[in-house]
Amino acid sequence: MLGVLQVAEPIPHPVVQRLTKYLVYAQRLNTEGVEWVLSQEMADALGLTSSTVRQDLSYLEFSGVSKRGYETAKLELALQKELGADKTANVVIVGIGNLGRALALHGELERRGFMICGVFDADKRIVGKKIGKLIVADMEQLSTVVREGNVDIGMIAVPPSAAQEVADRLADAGVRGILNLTLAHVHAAEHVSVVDVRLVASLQELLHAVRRRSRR
Amino acid sequence: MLGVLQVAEPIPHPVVQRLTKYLVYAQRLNTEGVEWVLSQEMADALGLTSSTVRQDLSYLEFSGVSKRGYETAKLELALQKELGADKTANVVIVGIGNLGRALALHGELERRGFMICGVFDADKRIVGKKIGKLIVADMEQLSTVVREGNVDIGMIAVPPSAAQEVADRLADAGVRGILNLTLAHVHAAEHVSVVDVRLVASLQELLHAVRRRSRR
DNA sequence: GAGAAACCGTTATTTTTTTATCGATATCGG
DNA sequence: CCGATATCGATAAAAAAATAACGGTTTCTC
Repeated sequence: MLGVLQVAEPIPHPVVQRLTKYLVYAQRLNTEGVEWVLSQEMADALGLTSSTVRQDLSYLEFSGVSKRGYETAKLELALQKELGADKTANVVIVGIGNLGRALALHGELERRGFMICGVFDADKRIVGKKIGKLIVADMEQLSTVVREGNVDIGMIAVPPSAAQEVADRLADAGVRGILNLTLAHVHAAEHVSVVDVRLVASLQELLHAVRRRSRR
Repeated sequence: MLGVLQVAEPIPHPVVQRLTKYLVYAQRLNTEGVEWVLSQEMADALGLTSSTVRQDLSYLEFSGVSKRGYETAKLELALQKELGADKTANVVIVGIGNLGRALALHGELERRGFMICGVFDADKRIVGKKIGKLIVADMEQLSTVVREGNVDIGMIAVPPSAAQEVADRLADAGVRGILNLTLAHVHAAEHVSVVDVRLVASLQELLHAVRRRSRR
């Protein structure tokens, strides 16, 4: 008997990026008490075409209805499920400088289901300090915390020169995803996903756009 | 006499994003004293193909040399010029919560040519406080500072619900670019560029990748 | 109810982006 | 100084993404 394994097709990366936008928007509509939304409305609100919206949402296990649009409550649920945002994810932060500290204290993370279960720094002078409810731990404790705390994701907020080393330690410790906040490029084994938060790079992009315009 | 105005073709967005990576890499090579680099080496270092690298760099007013590659010093210069990073850009930060404060104190910005000339908050209790060398100013002063300080870019680090209003005020004040650090979508007039720093969204993306993998 | 209109899901088309190919050219060894 | 070879730049091909088009279904109005 030949088992035909139905492998769900992976969602293209640009689509995933937009799904996060739809989620934010759907949540907003829900809190505002809006029950239905049209693909065209979402497109207008997010600067897209309705065609793109419909095609993106067709990846979800969920359907809109003709003439009424999408039910916001169910849309939110379907998006959360697809993005894995229906269960909280455990994360750690490495590097408690200005940026790391801000992330640890940034309420938006917990509000969106990211539970910070550890903050680490290599600098002994910082270890032991309190950041919100957490105490900055020594790098030695990283792998223990990751393992015992079932940590999925590590965030890197150290100076760029130390980024790769921290990435390696996070991967060794067993995280499955790395969020890189430095502007250094970081590589990891195939089974560890890396996403860059292009903080400075985005500013540079923006500057390029601005300068380009004034050139013409 | 028919003047043929040679309009420089705009560089595709994905290419611009990579140019920022090349710049960081070229700068690193330069500080390390490496004088030449091959397209293949850059590709390996940044997770790209050599073909992509060569095609991207062909947008610059600068050429590599067969058999030797690209001269790192000149490459850095050409990239800086193209990205507008050869002159410092003036920026302001609106919203001095954890994130805004971290940005104001994040040395990487000044190091990369972004001069922070003003920090603002709507909360009167925060106005007047010192952040590094700057003092948090009232929102009323925004347009004066933007105008007189020749500010190109405004960064939004307020709660999502206030993001659009701040964007409007920044645009009114005369900035040419907006860096949005909230997870709300923000729109602006055509002549104002908006770039999102997908902080929370990147985490969600990462979570999606991680959860997806464990599903199989 | 029947007809008109609106809107979704899907398929087709177009556009954009990435990757591969190949001739030209510069370098290096002999 | 000449041939072999490596690497670039440009062009061509392939892949991916965005947009448009269209059929079908649901809703709404009369």
